[in-house]
Amino acid sequence: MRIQQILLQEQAVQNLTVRGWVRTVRRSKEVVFIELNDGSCLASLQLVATESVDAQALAAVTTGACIEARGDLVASPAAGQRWELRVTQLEVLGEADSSYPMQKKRHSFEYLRSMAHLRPRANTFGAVFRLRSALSFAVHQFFHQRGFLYVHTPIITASDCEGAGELFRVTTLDPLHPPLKEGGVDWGQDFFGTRTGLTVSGQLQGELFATAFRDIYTFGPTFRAENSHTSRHASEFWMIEPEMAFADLAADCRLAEDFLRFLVRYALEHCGEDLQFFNERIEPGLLDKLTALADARFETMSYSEAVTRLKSSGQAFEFPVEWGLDLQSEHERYLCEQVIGGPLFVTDYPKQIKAFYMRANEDGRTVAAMDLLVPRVGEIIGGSQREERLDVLSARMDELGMERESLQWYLDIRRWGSCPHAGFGLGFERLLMYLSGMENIRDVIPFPRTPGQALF
RNA sequence: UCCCCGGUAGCUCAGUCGGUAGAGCAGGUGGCUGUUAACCACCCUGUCGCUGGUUCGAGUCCGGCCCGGGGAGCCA
Repeated sequence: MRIQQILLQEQAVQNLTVRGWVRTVRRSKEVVFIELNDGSCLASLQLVATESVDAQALAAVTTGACIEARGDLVASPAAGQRWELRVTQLEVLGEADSSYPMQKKRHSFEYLRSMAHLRPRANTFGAVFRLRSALSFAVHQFFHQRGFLYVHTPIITASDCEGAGELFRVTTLDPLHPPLKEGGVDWGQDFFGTRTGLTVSGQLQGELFATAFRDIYTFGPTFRAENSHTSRHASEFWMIEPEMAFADLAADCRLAEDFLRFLVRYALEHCGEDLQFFNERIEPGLLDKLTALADARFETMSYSEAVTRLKSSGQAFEFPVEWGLDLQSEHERYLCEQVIGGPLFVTDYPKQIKAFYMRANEDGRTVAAMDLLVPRVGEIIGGSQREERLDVLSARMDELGMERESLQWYLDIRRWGSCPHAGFGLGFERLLMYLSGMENIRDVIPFPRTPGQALF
């Protein structure tokens, strides 16, 4: 039986078998206490062993060891736990000597990061990865309930003009002697007959499916070869990208808001023990923050209004605030942390600082874009209404000097049966950071990939 | 890529004015009738990131390099 189930028992149970990993052992003269965890929940089960248990096996029970124990579950006579297992039979399945690097004490996240193969056995990471698993399920549940089609967009892509960062190259050419043509590499001889890389977004393909199934979403790995050294960027991360036909920017914002609220409520309902842990050890006040978020309505502010508010704030910023310039991190933080004190949609940005596919507004100088900013994490969602008018989109691509050839399929959607549509991208790890209070993206993804780091 | 901070025992860290390295935890041994960050006593632990320089003498000062973290940019 898993420990989570055992701890929920209403009455004593005879002859139970448990298996798991030893967190800590306390030995006194005649009694040995073992804290056993099997990852099913944060709490450990206390095993009590007396002289009747095989002394040799008992001696091999150390922090980190894997054991199987059989015994009776009885009410614990001491404070601290409701149940404990009186051990009658004990077998050590996998010993752990004193070189086991995780001790029964607090370790720095930095240290634990260097042993990503063992850190899932630590309390914090147990909680993080249970939350990650639960929230993955919740993502699918949310969209499934609303009739969204789940689409697997390609990992390998030939379109490198999505404007969303550097691509990792995918090639089978000999790096020392690539075929050359006109002074450069002849990508025509590569595996796919063209230059390819790992996807930086499934959005463009998502749009194609939205024009057949109305509402769709993707949820998969995304890759950016940016040389970013921050606590919020990883080279490989998971992104959720819904796309809705017949939706405008307002509908897009509503979906984002409903989605985030659903996920927060799901976490509060299903991950209570782990959130309680985060609240106590990681971010004091986390539960109040999430509870408030589950009920609050999100604020919306246009970019133009944001600029006005920033300029009249009297706040000294390092970077200038001027209409037409992109908002800096310090500005975004000020807006959602100081001005609003919660999640904030900023909408309708100047077209020159946003991607080519965003829908031009009537004013001729802004596009129907939105960013959702949250305290501490910053931008957690970025989305827009897409330009569905073939002539407008083509003109915009020409204006930016983009080649239409490689994106012909993207334009075809506008040529035949075009429709208004909108969508957004949500960084799954950033969501987890916000829900757990964890401050480094490397600590909410099982085996983080960052510049110079691809271990495990 | 740029800016800032750091690297000392297995871990977390202290190390003053340059004088040859230390505390807690972990580990080991013993003790303790039920512990739960167990407790008490004793014991063990070092390429002070690497490299060159200054100096009678460098963990400490200077140069270079490596690694890690934070921030900026880019963005999710």
